[in-house]
Amino acid sequence: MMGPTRNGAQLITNTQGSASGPQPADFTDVRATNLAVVLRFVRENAPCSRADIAATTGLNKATVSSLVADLIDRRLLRETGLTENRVGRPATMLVLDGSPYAAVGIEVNVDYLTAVAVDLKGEELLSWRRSFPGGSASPGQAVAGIAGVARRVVNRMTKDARQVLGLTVAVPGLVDLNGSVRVAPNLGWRDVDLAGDLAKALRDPGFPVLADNDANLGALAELRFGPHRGVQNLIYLTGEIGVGAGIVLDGRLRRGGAGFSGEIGHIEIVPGGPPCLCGRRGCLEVVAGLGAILARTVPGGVSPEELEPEIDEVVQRAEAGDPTVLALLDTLAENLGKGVGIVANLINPEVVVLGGYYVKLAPWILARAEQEMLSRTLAPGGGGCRLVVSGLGYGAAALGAAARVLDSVDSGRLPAPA
Amino acid sequence: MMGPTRNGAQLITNTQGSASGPQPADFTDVRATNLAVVLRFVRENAPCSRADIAATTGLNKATVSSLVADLIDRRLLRETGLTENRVGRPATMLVLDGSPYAAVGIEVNVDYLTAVAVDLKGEELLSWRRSFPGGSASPGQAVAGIAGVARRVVNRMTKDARQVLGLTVAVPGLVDLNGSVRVAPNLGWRDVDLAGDLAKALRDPGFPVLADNDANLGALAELRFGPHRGVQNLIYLTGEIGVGAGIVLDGRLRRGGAGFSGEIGHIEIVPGGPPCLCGRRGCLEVVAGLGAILARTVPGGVSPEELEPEIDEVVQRAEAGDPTVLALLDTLAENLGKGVGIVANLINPEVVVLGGYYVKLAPWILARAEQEMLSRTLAPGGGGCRLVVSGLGYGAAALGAAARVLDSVDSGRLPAPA
DNA sequence: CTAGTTTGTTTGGTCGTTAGACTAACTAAC
DNA sequence: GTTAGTTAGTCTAACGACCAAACAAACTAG
Repeated sequence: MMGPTRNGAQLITNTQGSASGPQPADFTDVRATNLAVVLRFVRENAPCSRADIAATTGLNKATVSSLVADLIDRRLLRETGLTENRVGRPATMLVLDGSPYAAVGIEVNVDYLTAVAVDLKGEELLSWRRSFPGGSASPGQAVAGIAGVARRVVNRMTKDARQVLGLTVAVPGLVDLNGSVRVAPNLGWRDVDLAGDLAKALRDPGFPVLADNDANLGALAELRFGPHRGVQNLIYLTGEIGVGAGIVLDGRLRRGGAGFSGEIGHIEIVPGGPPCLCGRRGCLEVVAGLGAILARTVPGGVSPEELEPEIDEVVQRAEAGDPTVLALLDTLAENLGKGVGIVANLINPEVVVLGGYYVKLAPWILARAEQEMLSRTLAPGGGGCRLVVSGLGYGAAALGAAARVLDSVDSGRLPAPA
Repeated sequence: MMGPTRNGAQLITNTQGSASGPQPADFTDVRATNLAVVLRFVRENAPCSRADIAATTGLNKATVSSLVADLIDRRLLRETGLTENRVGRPATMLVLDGSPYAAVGIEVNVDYLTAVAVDLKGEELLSWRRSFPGGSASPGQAVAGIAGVARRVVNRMTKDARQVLGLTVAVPGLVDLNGSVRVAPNLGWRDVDLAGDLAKALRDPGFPVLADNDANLGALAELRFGPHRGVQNLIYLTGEIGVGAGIVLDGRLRRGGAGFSGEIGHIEIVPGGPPCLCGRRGCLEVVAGLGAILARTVPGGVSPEELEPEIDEVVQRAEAGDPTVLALLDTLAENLGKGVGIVANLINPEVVVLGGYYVKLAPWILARAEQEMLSRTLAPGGGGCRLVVSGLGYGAAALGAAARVLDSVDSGRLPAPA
């Protein structure tokens, strides 16, 4: 009695934010959806044959042939002469064509920029780290500096005969849905239209330029490159002086009404605890951010520029069994677990990924934090929520920024055929 | 250089939860999407003409005619002979056809059931409240009781020549994505396959039977019937002895990995605070749930069965200016504000709606809670998040359960033509 | 060398959308 | 009252994308 029995799919295109009213669909949408379906299938099952695709997706063999031809025209797929060795006609296998395109991500930090370029497969083509006076320069100078790096990356890609599909910039701060940075305390920015200014500075670059929060992009990186790829609901926590969360629900980044979701750092964890820069006390950031240990282990306070060596010192002392450090780490883990518990209760993700410097500290904090989280969730077993450590290293946000570009390709924004 | 410029729409069908792999699209999806587009357009702009629909949605006039004919066949739309009075040929206006269908929602509570039926427009056809030994009966008896009410509602609808499009049941507890109740402390339930058992008890009812958490459905009710209809991101908080959250992001309910999102009630708000039934201390539920006031204003403790008169007593004493009650309400508001602040920071919704008995207490708690929330959000002005009170009254979850049925119609699950 | 199997293309058909011509039904103005 | 102008909705032809089934191609097995 109900309509069609077939479970219709979502036409996956870029309905990013922006209260898009009733959007009708037509054939081009169907085509775009199915192209994306095939592309993603090959990404996850390469090498595979047209017959495999048809069998698994349910698309007709003829349709698959047509879609694959289109994707080959667009240089997104490639036939590998390789065939299998079993009964029946051998199959011509398909793989992603890594060579003609690049997705670029840049991560802005207080004292350095990280630039990453990946090919369609997500394989790293380039990974630069440049010092950068983010904390001291004016926003205008900073944009110019970022644009400079972007230009050099693009030139390099062009020299390698790759077309850049897009550029995304990760910023530690509040970024609205238009890619405008509203507040970035560590950089001292306020209302900087980063995406717009950067596009201007690059003079009609021919590819989309976007900006987003570093935690959001970290989440995207985990979603695409992490070990939990298939997961539909995932939270990523940045582990720096500040703590931010990137929230993926039902397979997509959720940015909230104004794009300001994920501000977990200033949730009160320890009432009356140590003061925070935001003017309140006991924020997650002060009791589970890196400052919580560094302030008490490193004489003379914390400077963002010296973060890495200072963390290394903490790690050394922990390895040596320094009881002060171990106690501090235990408290940090407990507080972090409280924060993760809040997220697990409220959002019930399959996995919470700890990023940034939490990775280095994992041996001393992970178990404790997970225990704390589990003891605080109402749903049995934490509602199936696991707490894990990122394996992506420091450039996670830059990698996520590049992933953001790949996502838009996977969602149907394909480059035109030659 | 990028592909098609037209912003493709999401084919809106039921990809509810369930890690749906790559779902290809075909014509039926396009048709379903466009039928839904027209249906929703008429819902929001009735009465309107075919020409209006074509002009606003961008669909071709011929297509709109075909879609409208289809919807009229399915008795979802109706022509009102009414025409306008301006230059040119007069238009035949279209409205939703309220008469042939009904969507049914039932809310299970500790001591009563609420049943609601609405027509396609969302207009209430029926609203029953029956006492119900939810707290004391066995799950089997309870299911039988719910089935009994459901049968009577369906009979009534059938007598009125209405076809029931679906039944959804709201339960205060953890409901997984299959409509199975995992834990419902107040009802004493554990692992009850409510949706399945109910469908069985109704013997192949010919319409889908679903179950969901009451907070989730409250959120849906607000989304459809509340004053913030257009909003894409909304949180609904139930105000009972327990406190639960329903989370709508990007226009859809987000249930989390296992369907257990929204368990805000057991987030620690006051460390070392009063003990909670869950075994911990200072949970939102004990410091901002109704128990927080009732335990100290009503002698002899709180019984769920007597909730309403007891709350009324609190309201009376607050109106009379009783300083004890006012102080308790102020503390409750402060704690509630802390909880809302967490949500606002983490999720950044446009609006947080307080439901249940919070509505009656609003005059004494709303301002204080909002102030507390605003003081705790990092984004300026709470990231644009407003705190408001529900206007839907007690049956909100039941209404939301019915809305759940209408949603599935709006998403393309249309009844077959006659 | 034949039978069997599997791949991928070709052919014909269907469905739903589109553009544009066309009819219908009205207002306004002479 | 006629004519011009305007808007609504239908009709026709064409197109684009998918599907089913037949078919050709290329292999293994015996």
